Amino acid sequence: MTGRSAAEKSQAQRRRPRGAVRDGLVAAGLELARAGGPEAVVLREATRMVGVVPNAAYRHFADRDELLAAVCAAAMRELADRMAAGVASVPGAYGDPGAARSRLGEIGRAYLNFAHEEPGLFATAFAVPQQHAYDAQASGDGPDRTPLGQLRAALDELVAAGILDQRRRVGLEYPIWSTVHGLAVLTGEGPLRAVPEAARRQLEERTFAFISDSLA
Amino acid sequence: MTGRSAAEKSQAQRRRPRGAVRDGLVAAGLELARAGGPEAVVLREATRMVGVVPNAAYRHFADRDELLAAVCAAAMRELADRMAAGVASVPGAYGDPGAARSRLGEIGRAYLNFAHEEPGLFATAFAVPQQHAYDAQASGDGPDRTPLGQLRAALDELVAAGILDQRRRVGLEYPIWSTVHGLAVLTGEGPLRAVPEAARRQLEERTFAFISDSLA
DNA sequence: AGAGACTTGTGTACGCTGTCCACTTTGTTA
DNA sequence: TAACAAAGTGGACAGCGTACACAAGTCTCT
Repeated sequence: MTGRSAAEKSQAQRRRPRGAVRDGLVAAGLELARAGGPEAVVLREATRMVGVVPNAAYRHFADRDELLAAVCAAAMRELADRMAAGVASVPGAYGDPGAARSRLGEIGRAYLNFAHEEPGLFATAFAVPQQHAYDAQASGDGPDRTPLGQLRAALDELVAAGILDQRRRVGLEYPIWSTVHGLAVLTGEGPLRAVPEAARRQLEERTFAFISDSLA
Repeated sequence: MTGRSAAEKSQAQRRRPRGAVRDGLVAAGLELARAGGPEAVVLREATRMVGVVPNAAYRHFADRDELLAAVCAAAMRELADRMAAGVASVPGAYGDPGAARSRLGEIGRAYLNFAHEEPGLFATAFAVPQQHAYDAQASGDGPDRTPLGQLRAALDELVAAGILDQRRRVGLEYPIWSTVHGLAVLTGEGPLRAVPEAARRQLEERTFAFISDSLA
């Protein structure tokens, strides 16, 4: 009986569409990362979720680290999407001082909220393995949607709004990114992870005030 | 031959002094962490270095995470020692404005130098597993030698020196810690890990300037 | 001094992981 | 239609954390 019935084929044995296994592995890895951070994205478990044998993964990724790198990129994209949504939620024309301030604030808030609401994904987004380094995905066309690119745009708007002096602008994205990222890490998996919700909120407010003080 | 000769006893089979195995495991774990970060502190390898069988570790630690927690504490202590050494290297009486500024700077520099020179230990110091949380080791007697405690002392001195207004002092340690820690993480294992040495130095200087701007 | 209890290290074993190799199936293309 | 590359399968191996049973040394109490 070499021939299979159509029903048999379509049930379980049928060929999946092009790239479906790869995408499924990344999606499965993303779920694992959401629940348990980068350490939890385990190759065999991902293949189990997709419904293939462990070795099938090696047709799409050189090794576990390459799968992890893809999951990291997806997590980073989710962070970028959240930041973009936060910025887009602020009304007001480009260059309006109040709107510009709000947009910068939304960027920071989206960052910290993501770190708190999705600690596993946040940790994973920054856990890119040594090899398979960042592609930086700045494809050149269109605005830069990466977290850093969005922060730069917000700071540029602060300059356009007359809030931030041009001389202070140069390189300012890095200290600000550092401040917000550091707070996210320290209060997330770090030594400040145990501080209660209310105190954490206050820490965030004080940190935003700290950044504002450096702008003026 | 039930009795052993003295030579036989002293050679390899002899009982190790009280706590030697435990200390050896932590020391071995510290070396592993130095070379490869928290993931590299592997229980079986540590026992191999000490010269005991894997299960011997379970007489001293409940599981691998408890060993890792001990290694993390040791790494954190090394960071604290470096910071203390940096502060102690600055001459000048307590409350002298220039000295106070320098001491704060040394704290930040020691932090960033440690992160750069010992990336494995730095990552490990902040990779305390979920269980076995921080004891915070602030034993009450004597000055607080923890990184946070030393930062607090430096900020208090800035107030005493008249550089920092008392009203701005409250809670200021957290944004500053966040800024320095964030830079260390981003330029260490993070997305900015590839920036060349010179650019990284510049980033550090700009970050210190950013912090100074917030003080005044 | 001797008996029991406690401590500490050993040996064996299990399941899980990442990964290598050889094999089969399938869709495409010359 | 025959050859080929891509994709999934099956089996195997070493390394890991860890559980259980056992042995040898050490301490304590009568």
